[in-house]
Amino acid sequence: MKRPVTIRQVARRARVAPSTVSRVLSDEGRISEETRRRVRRALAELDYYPNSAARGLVNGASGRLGIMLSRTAAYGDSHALLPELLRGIGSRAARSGYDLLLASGESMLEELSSLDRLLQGKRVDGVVLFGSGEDDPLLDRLEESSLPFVRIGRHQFRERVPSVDTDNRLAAREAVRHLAELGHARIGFVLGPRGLTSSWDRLEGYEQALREIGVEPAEMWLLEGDGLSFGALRTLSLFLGQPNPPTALIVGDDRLGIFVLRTLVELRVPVPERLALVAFNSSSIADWTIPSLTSLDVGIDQIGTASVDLLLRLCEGEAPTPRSRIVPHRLVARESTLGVKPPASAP
Amino acid sequence: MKRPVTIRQVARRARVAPSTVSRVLSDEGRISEETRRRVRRALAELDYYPNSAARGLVNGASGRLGIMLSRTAAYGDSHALLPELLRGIGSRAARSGYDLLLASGESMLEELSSLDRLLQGKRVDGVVLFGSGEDDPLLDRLEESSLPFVRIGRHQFRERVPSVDTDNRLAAREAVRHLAELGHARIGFVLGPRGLTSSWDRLEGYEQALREIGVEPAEMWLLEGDGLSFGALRTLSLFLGQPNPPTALIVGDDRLGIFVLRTLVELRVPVPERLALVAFNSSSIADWTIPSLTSLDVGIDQIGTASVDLLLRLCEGEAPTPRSRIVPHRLVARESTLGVKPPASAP
DNA sequence: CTGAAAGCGCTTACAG
DNA sequence: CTGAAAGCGCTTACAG
Repeated sequence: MKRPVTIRQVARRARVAPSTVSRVLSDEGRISEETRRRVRRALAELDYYPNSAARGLVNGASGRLGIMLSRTAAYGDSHALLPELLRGIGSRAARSGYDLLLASGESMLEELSSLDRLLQGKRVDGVVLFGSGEDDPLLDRLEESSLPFVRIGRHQFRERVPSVDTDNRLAAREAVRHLAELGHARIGFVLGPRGLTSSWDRLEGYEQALREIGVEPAEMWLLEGDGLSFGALRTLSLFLGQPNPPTALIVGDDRLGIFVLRTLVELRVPVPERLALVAFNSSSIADWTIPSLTSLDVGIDQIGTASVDLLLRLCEGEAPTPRSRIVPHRLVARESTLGVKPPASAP
Repeated sequence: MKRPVTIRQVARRARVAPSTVSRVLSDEGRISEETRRRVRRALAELDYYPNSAARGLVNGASGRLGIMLSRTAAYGDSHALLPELLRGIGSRAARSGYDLLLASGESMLEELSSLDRLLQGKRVDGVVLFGSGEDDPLLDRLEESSLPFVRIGRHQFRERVPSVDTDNRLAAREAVRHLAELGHARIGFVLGPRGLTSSWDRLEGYEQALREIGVEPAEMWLLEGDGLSFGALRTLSLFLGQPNPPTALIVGDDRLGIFVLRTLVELRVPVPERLALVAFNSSSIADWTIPSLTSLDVGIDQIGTASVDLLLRLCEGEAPTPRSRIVPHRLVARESTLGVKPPASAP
């Protein structure tokens, strides 16, 4: 537990004043080449690292970004997307010299106090909010605070909140187009969690795309994911039992996709032969199901990096226009639409 | 962006010295009830929050814990366990008044520099290491540093590293016992990632338990998860083609379990009728497969909270014995051993 | 019981 | 180009 080296010790060894060391460190102010060299040397020899608290105190900035993980709204796929998101955010933040402070809670109350803590005492310079629902109190709290923040996922009713998102309407249209190319025309839709704007955006894109290929969306083709946990068997068999039933289904997110898949297996409905499936997010789990799920990759790591970029601009007092950012997506075609490849011949 | 309230402003309003405010805050030193009340009032009226940098500077402690996410060793199920782990850690840390700093990287090099950054400049008071392999350089770096740290998962060859883990041997024995109770005697085993001590512990427990029920482990019953990605079909059909093949298989972790399951589906081997399956970790994905996976729940949230507890004791200079902690596990029986329930009658 | 002062490690005008 | 000084917001001996 040796005491860390301070700027004074470096100064003494380099035979200069502490302020000079500081200047060398921040690389500003004129410094003679000779002095600079001496200081650099002392810095290295002593293995100096600046004390972040001291810096923060004088700068008035913490050099930290907060990420608030909302769990109460543990909607949809946020769990599966989290690891990659954190990595994207962390890596970008580090590159800009920022540390990442994590806030979360096991109940809404804990989350709120965790966020409050984050917002007070100069702990962070800005916040990324992930996994929050539309009516999440966390969002209100952030808006009241004076700290800059970015939300992952746009908010239907709060256009002014800076956000980073996929173009979910476009993504849904791509899903429809993919299915249309495979010969499907009667395409159903399962709405994702009602509390997420993305669910509605995807629905909108789906309906629009259907019309674009000359098909009128039918009410009977629409299911609700939120209600599905109970009576899924009944709901789906009614769905498939209607006259001229859909031959394909677009599902709000991967988790829901897996649930639908499970139910179809129980109903002995072959996927994709009788019903093709497209989901959203392409989280790692989409690859693990049987058959694997065709899904729209939202590029969660890019969402992470883009949100840090946006947040840092806000931290610097800029007011970027547009206030929000769109990250490109990509359809990943898998077995739930393409079919299962014949098994490699076993010996 | 209003300036935050400082202790001086509170002092002025309460008509006392800053030091008195500080004493009220920390609740130490004799303070008259009257003064205390006045200060409390001013504190509340001004909505004061202590500046964490200033505190850190004088205390010499940051009030932060670091969590290093090793990804290079993106072994096994660590992804699936991460969200719950973070929540457990975060919640416990918050309760003890600590913030959580996240370090990660997209390559080994980035991870190392991320860790270095964490260890320097008094950023954190201690570190939790998660997801590291046995030969991970991160571990060396942590051992060289003077900061206290705890590793999640014990290390076979470094008994002195404080760690928190499940009793994997015991867990494996429970898996065997579960299968034995269902009538299985010929039980195979798929070794998890070689780079994880847990894999070997589980193997050990498996072999011991087998002997306990009077069955001699056969070499032919043992498979290696690491080599399975290529030629899984061939390997598994050979495995099942041997005379008197196993009727059950214990698999190193959930991810591997899913992979094996997939392969069995392709081979048209019914699970659990012809081959029952038990996996480890009981991450959320174990619930989503078809059939769902019987798995040993390692209680990742408890591992999280226990590691914070242990770490905080280390931070306070204690040398707890034992240096490591064991967290209880629990077998969660699902369809891959119990069989699929007959589908509820559909209308 | 309370206050004035020093100091934590840094940065940044201000002189020179 | 370089140094001495003040100050960021807090805590903690030291007086009284």
